[in-house]
Amino acid sequence: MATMNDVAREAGVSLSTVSYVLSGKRTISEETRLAVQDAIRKLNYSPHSGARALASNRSNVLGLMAPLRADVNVSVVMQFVAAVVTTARTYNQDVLLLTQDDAGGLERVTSQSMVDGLLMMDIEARDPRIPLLAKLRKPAVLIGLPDDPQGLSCVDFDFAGASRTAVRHLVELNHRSIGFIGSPQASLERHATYADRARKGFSEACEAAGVASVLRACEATVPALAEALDALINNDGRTPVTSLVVHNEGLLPLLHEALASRGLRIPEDISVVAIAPEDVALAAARPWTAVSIPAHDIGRAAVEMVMDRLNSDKPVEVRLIVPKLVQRETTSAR
Amino acid sequence: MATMNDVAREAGVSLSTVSYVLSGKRTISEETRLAVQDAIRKLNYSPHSGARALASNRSNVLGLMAPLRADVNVSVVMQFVAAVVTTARTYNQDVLLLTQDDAGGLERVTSQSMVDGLLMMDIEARDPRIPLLAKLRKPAVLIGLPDDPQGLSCVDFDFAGASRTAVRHLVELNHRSIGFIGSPQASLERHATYADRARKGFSEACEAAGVASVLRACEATVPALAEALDALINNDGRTPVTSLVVHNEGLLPLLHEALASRGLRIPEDISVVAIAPEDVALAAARPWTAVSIPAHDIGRAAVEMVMDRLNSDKPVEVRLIVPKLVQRETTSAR
DNA sequence: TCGAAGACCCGAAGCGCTTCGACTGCCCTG
DNA sequence: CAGGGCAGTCGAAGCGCTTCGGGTCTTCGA
Repeated sequence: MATMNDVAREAGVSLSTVSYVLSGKRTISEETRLAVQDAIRKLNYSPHSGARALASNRSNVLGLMAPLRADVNVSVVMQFVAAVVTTARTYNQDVLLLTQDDAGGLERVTSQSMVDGLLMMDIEARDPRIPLLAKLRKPAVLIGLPDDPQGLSCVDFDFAGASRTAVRHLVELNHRSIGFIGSPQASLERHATYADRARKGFSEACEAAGVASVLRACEATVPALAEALDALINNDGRTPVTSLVVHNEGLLPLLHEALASRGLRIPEDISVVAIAPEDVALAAARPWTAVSIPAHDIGRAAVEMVMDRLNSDKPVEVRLIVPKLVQRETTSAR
Repeated sequence: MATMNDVAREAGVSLSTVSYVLSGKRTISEETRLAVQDAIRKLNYSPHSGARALASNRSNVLGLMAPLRADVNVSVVMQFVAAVVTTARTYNQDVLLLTQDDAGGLERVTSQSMVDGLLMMDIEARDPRIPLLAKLRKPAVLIGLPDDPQGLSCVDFDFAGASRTAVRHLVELNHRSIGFIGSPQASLERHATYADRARKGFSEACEAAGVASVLRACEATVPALAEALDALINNDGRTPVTSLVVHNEGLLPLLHEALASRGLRIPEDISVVAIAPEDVALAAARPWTAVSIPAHDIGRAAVEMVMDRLNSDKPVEVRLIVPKLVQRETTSAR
C-alpha cells in the first residue's frame, strides 16, 4: 500500500502539500495539484482510515443501531437501513451496524472513537437507551419519537397524522364506522412509538369526525387476522365496520383472501386504507389505497441531520415527515 | 478521553507496560497488572480504534456486503446479518455494512484498511464481484456457492440436498407426483445460486426416485401463486401433483388460503414441504413440515471462517451446511 | 520605490497506539 | 560462586495522517 509519503516523493512535493491537495484546506497551484493527483493515480494511493482518524479525530463512520429481529417489520427496517447506508455514502461516511441487544455497543463505539455519530432505530416511548445516548456527547439521531428525546434529534413519520389522513379520507367517502387493525400486541406492550401514535391518531380522528371506531392489535398470521376481522365485523352486536385502516404490512398480503372468504368484496362491501411502505401497497393484485411510509426519506433525513450536527453546529431538531394518501382501488364511497 | 499515557501515569508504569497488559503479549506481574487495570477503570479508559488500527494494522472490523433490496427474501437476509453481527462481536469485531450496488465499496474499504476481512452475501453463479474480491488479498468468505470461487472460502446451505431431502420424504410417503414452487423468475435469471441449486436438487431427486415432477418459479404475491398452483394442479392434463416442495418464504403465508380456496386440504389432499427458515415454518397456523434454512448457523460459520483465516492461516475451505427435515403437520402418507 | 498582502509550499510536531530491543534483578544450575 | 536464563519492565521508533507556523516569491497600491 502506498502511503502519502510515497505520493509526495513521486510528485516531488512535501507531505503536507499532498495532504492539502486532498483536503482542499489551503490553496494549491493548479500545476502541483495535477502532479499530486497524477502521482496518486499512478501509485493507486488511498489514505489509511486509521491514520486519518487518529490525526483528524474523525472516523467517517456512522453507527446505526437497528432491530435485527423478527418481531418488527423486517422489510421496513431493511428500507431504512438501505436508505441510511446509501445516504451516508453521499457524505463519504460508512455505516457500522450495531444490534439492538448489544447494550454496550453505543458506549463502546463512541469511546473508542469508531464513529462520528449515531443513528438509532425502533425507539420506544421511554427507551432506556436514550439517556445512554444523551450522555455520549456525539451527534445522534433517533428514528422514532420517544416521550422525552432528552435533547437528541428525532425524525419519524407522522404516524398519528397518517391515521388521521386515512380516517379523513374514509369519512369523506361517507363511512361512519371504521375499524383499525394495527401492530401486534407485542409492539404495543413495549411501546414502540409508531404503534402507539398510529392508534392514538386514529381514535382522535374518529372522535373528531364523530364516527364509530374499533381497534384491534394483530399479528401477521392468518388465524390472528381471522380473529381480528371477526371481532370487527361482529363488532359486539353494533353495526359492522364498513371500512378498515390497516397499519401492519405483514398482514396486507393476507387481507384480501381473508375478506373474500367472509364474502366481503373490496371496495364494494368494505373499503381499506393501508398505512404501509409504497412498494408493499403496490405489490398486491389490487393496489391498496394507502398512506405510504416513506422509509427511504426518513432514513435519508436521519443521516442528513447527523451530518448537519457534525459539520455545522445546527441545533437539535425534531422532524416529522408529513403523510400523503394516494387513493387506489381499495376505497370507494358508500 | 483518557489516553494510554494517562493510564500509564496513573498506574505509575510506562506506556508499553499498559499496552502489554492490554494485549497480554508479554508477561506482566500480577501486581502491576492490577494497578494498570485499576487505573483503566478509574479513568474510564478505552483505546482509540484509529490509533490501534494504525499501529497494529488491524481494524477489528469486518465488512459485510448484504443485499438490501426487496427482491430477496428480506427476513432471511436479516437473520444472516444478525448472526454475522452477533458472532463478530464474540471475536471482538464490529461490522461495516456495504450495499450490493456500492460497486467500489469492497475496493474502498480494503484499500483504506477499514476492514480486516470481508463477507459477501447473495452470491450469483458467476458473480462479477468475485474476481474483484479475489484480488484484494484480504480474507473473504462468500455466503453462497458460485461456479468458481476463485480461491475464496464459501459457506452455504446445501440447497440441492435440501430439495433431495424433501423429495425423499415425500416419496417415502408414497407420493408419485411432486410440484416445486421456487424463487421468483428474477432470482433465476440472475442465477442466484440458492435458487438454481434447489431446483436442480429437486429435479435430480425426482428423477432418481422415478416420480413425476413439475417446477414453477413464483413471486410472493397472491396472483402469481394462483397462477402457479393452477398450472401445477392442471399439470397440462397429466395427473395433478399430490405434493409440493415450496422454496419461497414469502409465499408460505399465502399458501394455505390459496389451496383451501381450491378445495385442497393440507395434508389430506396435498402434502407440502417447505424449505424455509424455521421461524417462518413455525409461524403458520398449521406448522409446515420443513427443511429449515439455518441462516443463523451459516452466518456464524461465515464469521468463524474469516476469523480463522485472519488469526491462524487455515486454508481456504468450502463448507456446505447439511439440511435437516422436520416432519410437522403438512405432510402425510398417501 | 517600498511595504503589505497574498499565493504557494515546506518542516515539524503531534494524534494514541504497538512492538522491538535492551536493561535489571533474581533464581537456578553446574 | 560464576554464569546463563527468565520474568518483568522501560524507552524509543515507528504507523500514516492533519495542521500550525513559518518561509519565499509575486503582485499591487500608495
